[in-house]
Amino acid sequence: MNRVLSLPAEIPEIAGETSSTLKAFGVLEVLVRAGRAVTLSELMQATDLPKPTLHRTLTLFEEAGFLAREPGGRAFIIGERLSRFALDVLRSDAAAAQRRTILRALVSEITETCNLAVLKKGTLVYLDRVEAPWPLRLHMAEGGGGLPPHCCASGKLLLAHLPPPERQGLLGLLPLERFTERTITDRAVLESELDRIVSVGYAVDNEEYVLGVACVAVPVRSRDGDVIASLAVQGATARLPLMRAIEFIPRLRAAAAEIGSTFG
Amino acid sequence: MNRVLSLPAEIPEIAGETSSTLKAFGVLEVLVRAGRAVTLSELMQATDLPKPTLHRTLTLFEEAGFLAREPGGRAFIIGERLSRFALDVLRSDAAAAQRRTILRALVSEITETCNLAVLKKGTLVYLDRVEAPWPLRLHMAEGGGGLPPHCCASGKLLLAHLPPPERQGLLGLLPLERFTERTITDRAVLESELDRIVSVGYAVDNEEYVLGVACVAVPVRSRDGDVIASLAVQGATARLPLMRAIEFIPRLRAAAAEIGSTFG
DNA sequence: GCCCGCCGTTCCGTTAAACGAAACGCATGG
DNA sequence: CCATGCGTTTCGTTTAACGGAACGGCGGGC
Repeated sequence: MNRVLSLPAEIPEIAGETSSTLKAFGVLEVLVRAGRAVTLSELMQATDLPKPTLHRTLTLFEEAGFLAREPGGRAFIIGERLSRFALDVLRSDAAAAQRRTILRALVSEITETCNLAVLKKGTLVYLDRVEAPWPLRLHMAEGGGGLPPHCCASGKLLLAHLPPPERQGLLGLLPLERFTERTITDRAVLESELDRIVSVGYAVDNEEYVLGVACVAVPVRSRDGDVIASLAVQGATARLPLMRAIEFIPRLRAAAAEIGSTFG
Repeated sequence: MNRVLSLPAEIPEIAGETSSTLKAFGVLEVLVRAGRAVTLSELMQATDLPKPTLHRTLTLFEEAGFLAREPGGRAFIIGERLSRFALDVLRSDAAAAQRRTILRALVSEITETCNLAVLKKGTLVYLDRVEAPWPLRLHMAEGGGGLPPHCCASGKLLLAHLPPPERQGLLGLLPLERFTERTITDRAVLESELDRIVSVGYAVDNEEYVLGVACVAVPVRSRDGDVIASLAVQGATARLPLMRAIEFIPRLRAAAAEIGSTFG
């Protein structure tokens, strides 16, 4: 009974977390992913948390009904309350489900990877992303931070549609780091590019972030017409030269309109 | 926009809780049960927690990926990480042991493969599955993604019992990909099929996904009558022609009732 | 335009909860 | 009988959570 519990890589370093709440949540994630009753010492190995801390956390959850003890044992299992909580979470996912479905339909039609992104704290983050069934995939560094907005189609699109004051503010602060020889690193050039984007209604990234990768992005608008997100198609230029990507724009716009209607 | 958020009675007095972690969980429970984007001030009413405490808690969860902001707004919605967590919980639940026992009993009685499934993000995913001891087994692509809901009995059953707005939303968006000559690919046909499913109380899949495989699914209901999952029997038509599968419905219903009572 | 009120956000001095090394209890088994 | 491994409890220290108060931005009313 000396089984080792592996800590999935996606769960970020629990012991390094300062907040007791997030630590506790991390413990639950590990426990839940084990798929079986888990003992305190197994969790010690998996989380690197000190024994008393774990014990306190676990018994707290036990008393609150989120966890329970394995009948006849000391190991912890999922409690009634956590089970119900999880069900409620999945139930209220409905809106996200709709969006994902729209994305999937779009991807299966044009067979290229598409994503839905928003600007968060000055960087671009994905809300959702559906990969096309091609072997050559690129993995944008997701996870914690986002992508620099000045060199991808979605980022430029969202920058372009910011209210003028924020747009100016961000423009003055963005590092405009260079990634390829096509990356726009000049503030004035970027600004006129943004103006152009607003007038034509879409944005392109012609290998400005990664060589050999092109993107086209169109705005997703809320019911009252505000641009709230960006819908983009991306692909290797070998398969998806920019000209071909641009032909997808009408289809992208249709999907963007559908997605827009799922918000608010 | 002066909606009031009701605090379900089962969530015990969040403000009186001493542990910050349990307070945080209580907030999540309220948020998740609202079933829509929720603002800070709504949560203030519902939880009686002071504004800064709530703000701290919510932004903490946001930074950790458990929550996200409604695009274009300030309200909070369920984040990617929480969604995944919920799925993991339901997969390895304590009551899961109980459910698995019920499933096993069912399978050993009718000697055909049975499964328990829910709808997540517009696709069908298995909570549990017990194989019958026959050599001819089919392995549905488990793992990451799920099954298309329009062509399997469980999927159609769960679609049929969605609240009308979500049902319409999904129906309009599902690709309705064809897998066999019996797959329903026409929206109107599918819709009337769903209506029929609601009225007769079960769904069938007559080789609509895989040739030679038939399924029958019945709803699993929570204590208050909501359809929360689907219990289905599946098998090769050589052994399990649809007519025989339909004869199992009373037995399936009995098991579904037992399983339903293991949820909250 | 101007003010007012609402809401989200930030500040900061206070307080109490979280922390974890160490010790304890209690099995098991060598 | 002691050695070992695990769960549990203790307690002095530390640090994160707390929340009243003030701030700032937005929108509605006048």
